[in-house]
Parts: sequence; structure tokens; C-alpha cells
Amino acid sequence: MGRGKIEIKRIENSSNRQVTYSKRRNGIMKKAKEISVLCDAHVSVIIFASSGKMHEFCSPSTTLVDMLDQYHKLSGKRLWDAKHEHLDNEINRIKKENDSMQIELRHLKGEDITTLNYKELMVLEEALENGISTLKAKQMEFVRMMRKHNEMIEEENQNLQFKLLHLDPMDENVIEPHGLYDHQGVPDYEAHQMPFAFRVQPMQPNLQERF
Amino acid sequence: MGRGKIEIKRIENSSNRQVTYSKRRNGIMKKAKEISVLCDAHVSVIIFASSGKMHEFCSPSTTLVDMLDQYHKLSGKRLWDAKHEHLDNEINRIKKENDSMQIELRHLKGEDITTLNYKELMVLEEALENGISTLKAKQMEFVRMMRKHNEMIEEENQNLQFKLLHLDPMDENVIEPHGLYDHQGVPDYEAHQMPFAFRVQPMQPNLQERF
DNA sequence: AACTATTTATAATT
DNA sequence: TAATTATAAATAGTT
Repeated sequence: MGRGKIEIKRIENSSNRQVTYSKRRNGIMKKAKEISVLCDAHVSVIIFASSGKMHEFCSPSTTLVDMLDQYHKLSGKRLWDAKHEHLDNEINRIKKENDSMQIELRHLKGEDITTLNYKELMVLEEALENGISTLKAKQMEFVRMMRKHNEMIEEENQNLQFKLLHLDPMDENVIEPHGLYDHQGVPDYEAHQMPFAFRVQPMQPNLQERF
Repeated sequence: MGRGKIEIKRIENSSNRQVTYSKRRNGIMKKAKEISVLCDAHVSVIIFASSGKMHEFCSPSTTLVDMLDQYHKLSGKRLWDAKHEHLDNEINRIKKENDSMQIELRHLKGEDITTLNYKELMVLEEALENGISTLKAKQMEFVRMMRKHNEMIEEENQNLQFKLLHLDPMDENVIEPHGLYDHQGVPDYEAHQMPFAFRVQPMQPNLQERF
């Protein structure tokens, strides 16, 4: 299309080549824009002149990154270097791990267990029983701590009362505001926060024996 | 360039759009090839049809990866790095999720609970109790199924014995190999597979009552 | 999918 | 280098 037909082979005349490059590059960019509008296609055109100068077009409905993502998925070719692929694999691996943990968690919480068979239910029960028993042991420790603490507090009280009775009531420095024993390290608790195990529970008499 | 001039806007007629897409796509690819030969330019064209199908051209003197490398250098835009960063963030996000799930799992299994405070122990216990009770309910169902199954088998046995007593012992077709009742749908179970709840357990007399 | 009237792109020229 | 123009090429509508 021009005054004369030309063969499609490298244009040897440098300035002709340059002119033709510029004209045709504009032509391609225009065509790319047109097809993206007419047919709502996603188009990416990147051209490097032999001089090294770059021109690009990307349809406004997308980005080059998105297109390359798609390219990656559809072509299967790896554009991304090894590191990239490694990251992809890593993500897949972790996601799988995540999913199975999520399922296990749900099962332990009693959700979605209708799909489990007998053997699986048994394994689940063993895990739960284990968890419960470990928990109870931990709670026993708390109880022991509480008792010990109470004993020490009581002892301290007695000491204080004894001192109070035998000292000069005019001396203001006698009564220490914080006592002898360190109160830190024992958590606050209120009745409504007490774990089940500490409430009245005739269901499990054998545990009660251990108090 | 055609029988009539067209406005550059989305072609509403779907099949027209499809035809135009195909024609113009070929046109662009041809132009891309031509400019790369005529002006020895490096050209990459990637087109996605709205259907999702992809077509690409890359001048034979180079590769898409090389061009994207160049693109990266010349444009300064992060393309690669942005993607990497995104993946890195994704991984961190999922890993955090993973870790917290892992911790929750360990706690439910009674591991690492020494670091928990009173309130946390209580929440944990509630979850475990919940899991156990849902599990027990599920197991009850199994028991009901087993009982029903047993009753039907026993009934069937009586029927068979009755028939056996009152029929001609010479007739070999009397005893049906599979019985009248369908055995499918009831899972196999053996003594060592029985969940705790089904074994002798004087610990929980109130559960026993329900049998 | 092939055809063709017409528009568009562009090679040569100015 | 930019504008012009004759011609090749692309393609919209048709068959």
C-alpha cells in the first residue's frame, strides 16, 4: 500500500527504514487500539526499534501485569524466573496445609463431622479426650497454686494480726500496704469465668476425688 | 476500509464482533511480522479475545522474556518486582493464618497450654466440651443405627429359623444366602475400633442411662 | 469461508 | 523532517 509494492525484507537504507518504522509503528498501535475497542479484546503491543527505543500499547481495560498473568496461566510457559515459580509453589503448598488444618480444627470443634466414618470419629474422640485431660491437669495446677497462695495469705494475716495486737497503735509505719507475700503471678478470676471443671459437676465423681 | 466506514466503538452484534476480531487480529499479526522484518524491530503482541482465547506474536529474533526484561529496564515500571512483592505478601499473610491455626490446633490437643491464662483456658475448655458433646451426639446416632440393625437381623433370624423348621429339609433353595434384609449402609466395626463412649465406662453414668 | 466495494495505510515523492 | 499523493493492503458488508 503505497506508491509501489515492496518486498517484506529488511530495508537497507537506514533513513527509509527509520521512516517506515515510525509510520508502521503508528499504524500497528492504531490498529491495536481499534481492535480493543471494536471487539473488547485485551491487547498488549511492545515494540523495540533497532535503536533500542521502546513503544508500547496496552488496552485500557487491563494492565500488562494482568495480561502476563493470564499468559502464564494459558500458555503454561514460564515467563517468571525460578524464584517466581518457587513462590507460586510455596503458596500452593501452604494453602493446602491451611485447608487441612482448617478441616481438622472444624472437626475438633464438632463441625462438619457428619461426613466422618467410624474410625475417624474414634481418632477424633481420642484427640479430644487427650486435650480435655491435659487441660484438667493444667487446671489442677491452678487450683494447687490458689490453695498455696491462700495458705500463705492466711498465714500472713495471722502474722499481721499478731503484730497489730502487740505493737504501739500510734506508730503508722507498722502496717505494710502490700503485705509480705507477692500477689503477682496469680491471675484474676471471677465466678462466671471459672472453667467447668471447677464448678459443681456430679457427672465426673472420680475427678472430684482428686481435690 | 471496507464496504462502509465504521465508527470505532464496540460492535454490538456478537457474531459480527467475532468475525471482525478474527480478521483484524490476523491483520495486526501480519503487520507485526512485517515491521519486525522490514525495520528489524523487536515486537511482541499478545491479544486476548473477550472469550478468553489468547493469540500472540513475538519477533523471531527475540523472546517474550527478553523483551520483558528490556521493558523492565527501560520503563522503570516494576512488573516483575510488583508481582514478586505481591506473592511475598500473600505468603506472609497465609503463613500468619497458618501459625495461628497451628497454635489453636495444638491447644485443642492439649499441647503448649502452659502459656495460657485462666480466661483462655476457659475458652479452650468450652470449645473442647462443645466438640465432645457434638461427637457424642454423632456416636449416639451410630448406636441407634446399630440397634435398629441388630433388631432387624434378629427378627430375620427368627423368620429363617421358623422357615427352616417347617420346610422340607431336602429342598436346597430354601436358605437364602443374603437374607431378607439389606446389610449395606451399616459400617464395619470391631471391638478395638470402638470409641471410648461405647466401652464400659462407669465414669459417666448419665450417658449410660440413655441406652 | 470467499468475494468485492470501499476505506485505510503507507511508499514514494515533494 | 513533514506533507502530499498514488497505490497497495485491509477489511465491512455481502453472498
